[in-house]
Amino acid sequence: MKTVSVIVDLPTRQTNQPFTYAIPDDLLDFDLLGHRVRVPFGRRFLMGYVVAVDQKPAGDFQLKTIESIVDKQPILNHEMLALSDWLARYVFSYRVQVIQAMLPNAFKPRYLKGLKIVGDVSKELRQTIFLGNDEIEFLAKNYDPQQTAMINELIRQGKIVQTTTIEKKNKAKTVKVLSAKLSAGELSELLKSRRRSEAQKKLLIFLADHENVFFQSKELADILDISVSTIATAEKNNWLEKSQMPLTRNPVKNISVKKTKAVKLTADQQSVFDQLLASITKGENKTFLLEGITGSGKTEVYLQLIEKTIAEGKTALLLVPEIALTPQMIRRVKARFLDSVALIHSGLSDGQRLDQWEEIRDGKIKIVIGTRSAVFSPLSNIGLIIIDEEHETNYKQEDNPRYHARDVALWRAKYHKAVTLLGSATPSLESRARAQKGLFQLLTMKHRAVSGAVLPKVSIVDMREVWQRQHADSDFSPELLDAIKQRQLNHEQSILLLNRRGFSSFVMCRNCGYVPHCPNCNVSLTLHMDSHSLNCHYCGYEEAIPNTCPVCGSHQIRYVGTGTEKVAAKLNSLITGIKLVRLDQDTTRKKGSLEKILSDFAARKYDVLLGTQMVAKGLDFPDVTLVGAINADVGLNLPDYRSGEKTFELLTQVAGRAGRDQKTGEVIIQSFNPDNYAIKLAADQNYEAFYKSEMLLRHLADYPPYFYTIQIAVSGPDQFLTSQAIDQVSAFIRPQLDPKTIVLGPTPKAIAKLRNRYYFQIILKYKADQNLENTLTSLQTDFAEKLSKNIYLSIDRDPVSFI
DNA sequence: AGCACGCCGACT
DNA sequence: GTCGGCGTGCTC
Repeated sequence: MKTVSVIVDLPTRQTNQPFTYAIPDDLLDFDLLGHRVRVPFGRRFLMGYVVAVDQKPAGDFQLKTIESIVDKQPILNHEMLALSDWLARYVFSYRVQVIQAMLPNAFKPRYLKGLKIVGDVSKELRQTIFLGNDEIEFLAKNYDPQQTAMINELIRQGKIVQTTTIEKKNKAKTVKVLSAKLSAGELSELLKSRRRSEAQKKLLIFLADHENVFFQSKELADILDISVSTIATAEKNNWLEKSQMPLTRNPVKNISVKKTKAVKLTADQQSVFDQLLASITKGENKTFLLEGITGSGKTEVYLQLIEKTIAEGKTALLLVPEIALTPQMIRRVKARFLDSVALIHSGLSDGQRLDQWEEIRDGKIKIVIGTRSAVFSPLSNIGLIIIDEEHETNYKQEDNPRYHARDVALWRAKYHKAVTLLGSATPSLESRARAQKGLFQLLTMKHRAVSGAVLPKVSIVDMREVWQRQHADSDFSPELLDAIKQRQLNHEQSILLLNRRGFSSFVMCRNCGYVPHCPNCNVSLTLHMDSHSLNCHYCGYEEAIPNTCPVCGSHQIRYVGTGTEKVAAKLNSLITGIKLVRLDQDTTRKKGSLEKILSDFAARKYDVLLGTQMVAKGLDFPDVTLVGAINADVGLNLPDYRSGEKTFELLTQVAGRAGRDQKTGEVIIQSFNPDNYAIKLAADQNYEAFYKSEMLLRHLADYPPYFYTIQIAVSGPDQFLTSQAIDQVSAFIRPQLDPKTIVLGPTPKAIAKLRNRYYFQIILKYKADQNLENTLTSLQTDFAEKLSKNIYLSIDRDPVSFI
């Protein structure tokens, strides 16, 4: 007997397995694999995904039958089914969660509860509860207890029933279109009438020339320069036929660009390009790591490779860390490939995303550019996957399913026998080490692409000295200040980086040292000058700024730390007439404001662009000749083994913004740790030397890439019970794991309390542990089953940070 | 997630 | 004696 395995839309531990269903007679000859189906589950109906069609008989339970199929086409193909199966196990996530992460949001069903009259009910009830209808949507909270009791009684009597509807959101958007309804002969007949207005004549002549062409009325009115009411009249007169046409919502269509062509590559670029192209042409499944200094022209190599991949009849996927940080990249891709490229990112509306997804699936679009989730684009016959700025931690999803886009990309490349290209000026240590071992092929570009452009001169200013000299906690050294003034005089531009990682502004009592903390999350509250309040970064808790210290009563309560606002004000007071613009979360919150700031800066309306991490990445302005890192090293002291790598990356990237054209750039790094290896090597722009030093440290401390890491976290509302649970986790896994696997903890997490829940963690470090997967899978199933209800367990493979 | 089953406290 | 509180377990 033919049956199907269905994953139901219920992300829980107990339902994370396929359920077997019988196939209704009318679907016996239909290939159900990959379809969404509506299935009876318990005493209700759920959406499910058919993940297998099998011939094997069911176990010792009564089979239920699929109720109906949801879409005309399957939404998961063979690749996606296999990928979701592997990925769910790899990242210790539920299969449905992975499936939902792979699909556009619009496919996520909504369940609507309703009430329906099936027996005799009073007229009064029909009016009050059912508002004159036979069926209504039912939300329990909208009814008072009396009404609820009455409804329950009627359900018991069988006079009304509860219903559930699974709402499909993936409706194609349609527009009303018009086309000529009359034959050429009829049209010319109408034209002869003397009573025709000029507008009508225009319309009729146009229609005569455009048979079987569909127009929206607004569009048609614009073309002919007539009023829409003329068209409405024509419609009424039956000259025009109206119909509905599916509308494709395309977010890239609105980016207007001039088409560009491939430019001549430099020797560096050409050699890299040739090797990659040979591999693509041969259809090899190979991974390359492209280590190219800032400004070496990686993007042009990407574009030309994509072009060749398409010419080979294959498709290409380009991943970028964050759309907001890569507007210039998007424009360049769009300018080269125009409408044949799809843009996928989280800022799209559900409808836009769905439309793009369908166009990609249907093979209408062969190039996809997008952020992390775009790695699941339903492209077939992939020839090339590029991950730009591959070291960026944005590629790792921080909540379930906790996947890394790089892992998914490598899996897909293997499936399609495709080439993967990881590009960066500062590769992640993991990738660089794999290249060392020969798992990836290392390619390098050591020169800037613009002829005559060279890497900027970098100097480090020792801020300890500056503070001693000035007896003040100044944000600006005289060196940096002079350099900015110089640029202002020369009509050149500057970019200033204010590192805010782990360094928010907070309030402190200068008398007793008291710092206001969030009552829910145990972290210091961040000062917001615009709203004159203290806010918790994690849970959103807000309180007023105190005038006096609640502990000692002193009036000496002041803010410490540095925000872009404060630095901007300072700079304005230090340099008269300086035109400065801020780029941070506050100033870019409004849609389109980022683009506005960047285009204004490009148009030379400002001398200085001052911002957070945002200014460090991807920006390319030819007139920027100075980059200043105001507080280069605040990130160095974070309790994170990657802090050196993060600092090096940030400084190298921001330094790369200077002198990208003919004019030589200068970089000034202000630091309290001028002898730190990460600062010094960033100043030298020497990635390879940094790689060697950092690898040594990682080796000494058994960190990645020498070891893989896994974070197991347990959280709960009761501190004692939660700490007990993490101890049980430890006792459960230790005896099962390989003796060479290192188990750290249990410890409270760095943020031990968040939203009134307590967090504890265990870190695993391992090289090759045969028992790891099985142990953690049984931890997640058998062990987690015994945990009390409000204690949650999460497993994060290769976490981005342990905080 | 729902929904039923089932075992203990406050009532007509 | 019963109604209903929500802990526990199951859903092909």
